[in-house]
Amino acid sequence: MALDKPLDDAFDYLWSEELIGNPSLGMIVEVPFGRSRAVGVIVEVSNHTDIELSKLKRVEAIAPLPSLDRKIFALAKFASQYYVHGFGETIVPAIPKWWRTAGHWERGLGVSKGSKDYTKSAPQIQDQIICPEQLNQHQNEALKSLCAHDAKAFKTIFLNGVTGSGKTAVYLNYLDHVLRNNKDAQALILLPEINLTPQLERRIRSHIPHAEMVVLHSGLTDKQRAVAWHAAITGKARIILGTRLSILTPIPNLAVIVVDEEHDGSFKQQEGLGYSARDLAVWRAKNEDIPIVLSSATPSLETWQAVKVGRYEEIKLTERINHAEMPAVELVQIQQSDKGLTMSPRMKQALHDNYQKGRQALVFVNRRGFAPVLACVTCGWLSDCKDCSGYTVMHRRLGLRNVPALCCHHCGLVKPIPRACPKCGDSDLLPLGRGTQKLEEQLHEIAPQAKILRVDADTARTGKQSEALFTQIHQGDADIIVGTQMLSKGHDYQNIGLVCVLDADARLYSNDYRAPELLFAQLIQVAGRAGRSGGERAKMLIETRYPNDAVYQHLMSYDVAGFMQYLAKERHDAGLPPFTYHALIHAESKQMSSAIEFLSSAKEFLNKNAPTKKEVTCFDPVPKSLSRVGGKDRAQLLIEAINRAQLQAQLNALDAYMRGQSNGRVSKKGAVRWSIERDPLLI
DNA sequence: AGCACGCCGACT
DNA sequence: GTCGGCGTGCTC
Repeated sequence: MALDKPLDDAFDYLWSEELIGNPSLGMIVEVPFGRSRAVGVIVEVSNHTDIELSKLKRVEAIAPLPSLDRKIFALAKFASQYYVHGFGETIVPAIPKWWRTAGHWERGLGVSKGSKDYTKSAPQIQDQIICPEQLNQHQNEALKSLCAHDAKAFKTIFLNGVTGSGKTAVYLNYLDHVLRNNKDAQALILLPEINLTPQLERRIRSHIPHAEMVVLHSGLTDKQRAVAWHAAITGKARIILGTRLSILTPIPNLAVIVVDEEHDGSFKQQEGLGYSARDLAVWRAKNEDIPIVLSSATPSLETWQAVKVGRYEEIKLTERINHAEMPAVELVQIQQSDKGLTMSPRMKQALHDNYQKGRQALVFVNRRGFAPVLACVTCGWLSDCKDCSGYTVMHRRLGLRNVPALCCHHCGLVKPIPRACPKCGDSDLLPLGRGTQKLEEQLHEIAPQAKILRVDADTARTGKQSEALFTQIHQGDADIIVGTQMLSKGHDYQNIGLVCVLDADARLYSNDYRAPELLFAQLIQVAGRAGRSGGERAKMLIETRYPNDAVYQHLMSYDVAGFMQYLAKERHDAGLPPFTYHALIHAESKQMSSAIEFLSSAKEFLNKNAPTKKEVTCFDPVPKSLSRVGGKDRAQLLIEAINRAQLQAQLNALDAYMRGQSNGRVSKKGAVRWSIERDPLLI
């Protein structure tokens, strides 16, 4: 029996004669566990056990659900091995919490009794006026190439389309084609973010009205998720539209997978089973022998490389719909010493001109809140967080009461703004740097008549709020829209004449070796928001200290291929992924010394375990760059390998060793919480 | 990971 | 006097 426990991969139970039927692989059942109960999945039926018979308990109930099939078993098995996570902890959470809660099985979902049917496929009234989208010639060619493949064989296709070229319409037509040809076929569409789903959801419902669709993401209630998941596992839902968490959904007749914006970092799960939904999707497609489409305008280097060596096939869309031009990029040099306190005169001028022309402007800044930090002019004190090694961000209006406050973006701690410096008592405190709130104020000064709208994690906290904001924007009820990267994803704008990116290179020279790749993708994404319709060619202004950096130079000419080639060479020469493979051991404890000590013993184990293996390199344990979060000290150990199989073997051995030293995932000595992360984004 | 038992500080 | 903090021990 697989259970969601970090203790063991499987637990033994006796079958109870009172239960109707026989135990079988994949059956979902309820068992007593310790002093409580748990829901588990049968992974083996046997007459033998190594456990003392008196200790064995009996299975208590069978779930009113289909059994998990071999295909989902194989996927969970692979994920648990690759990401070095317990099998039970991988497969059991793939069942929604609601279905794992005692008492829900008897009553069932109860959707038949007049309650809302979440799986409705009937198009809504306003949707009916939208017909299946007309494709242009280029889109039609791409669609033809897609349909030319054997729909019943594994193939990874990279749909490479410039922003605004209509990739979505192409893959929706393809899905429509697949679903019409096989009345049982099911399709899985993976999307990066929840706030993208309402738009695409409506679009699919009107585009493919004959196919029942469900959505799956973390914003749903437990019950909604249970309903959607049930529709997927029973084969009732033909389209499953979801975020990364839906990759482990059992879909018996899965016929095709689409990963939209495949380069997006949010496909990577950060906590627990640290999987990449995109990578698992490709594995799943291969295992089930079905096609998978990865779609992006700015692919991850991994995907680009796979195309280059011929593992993935590429289908290109090079023309934007209606030949809308991408904005003309202009780099605005700012000084090395510039702390980003004011906007460059060039940008002010451009904003002013654009407003006079009656067009909308988008202004991006990479931090929400008012100012990144509050500083004491006299003694240099900076507003820190008592539980983290980062700084608290100053907000002008925060939370339910909309009052000024300092907020830690790492642990969520909120505290009032001190009237005087806590260190020297001086009352002269100054906000340093610039966030969305401060920028909003500055823009009010620059353009007092303009209607300014702010879109960030604070103003668009819920789906409703964000929908309301975007409705306002589309109705032309905003002249300048200020926000974080949130603005750049999945929304179409009609009247944008100017895009401003402030202090673009803030994260360019950080410890994140992927920073150039991310920045480039974001800037292309952002640029694509402008000039979708006709009119005068839009402008994009970028503030940078390093205008000669390859990111900006390739962006000027929208040379994605050239930039990818440059990146590949740089990564190759530096010995970084995708040319090497990484794993991180994370450790956190009240004491940094315990965390480091724990990791040192891990390193020692690895060196002893395989002292001659040159293919796997273990670095020294180091404190993380943000070393303290939520009152816990954090450290990490980097393992780099040129051989994947050997890295896997080492990680499995290390995992077994560390489990031996621990209760669950906390070490017996020094109370160090540890985890293994495969293919980390940050090293 | 949960969950319970068990032993020490500030509250009605 | 008790409510509740989190250390420690167990789970087939």
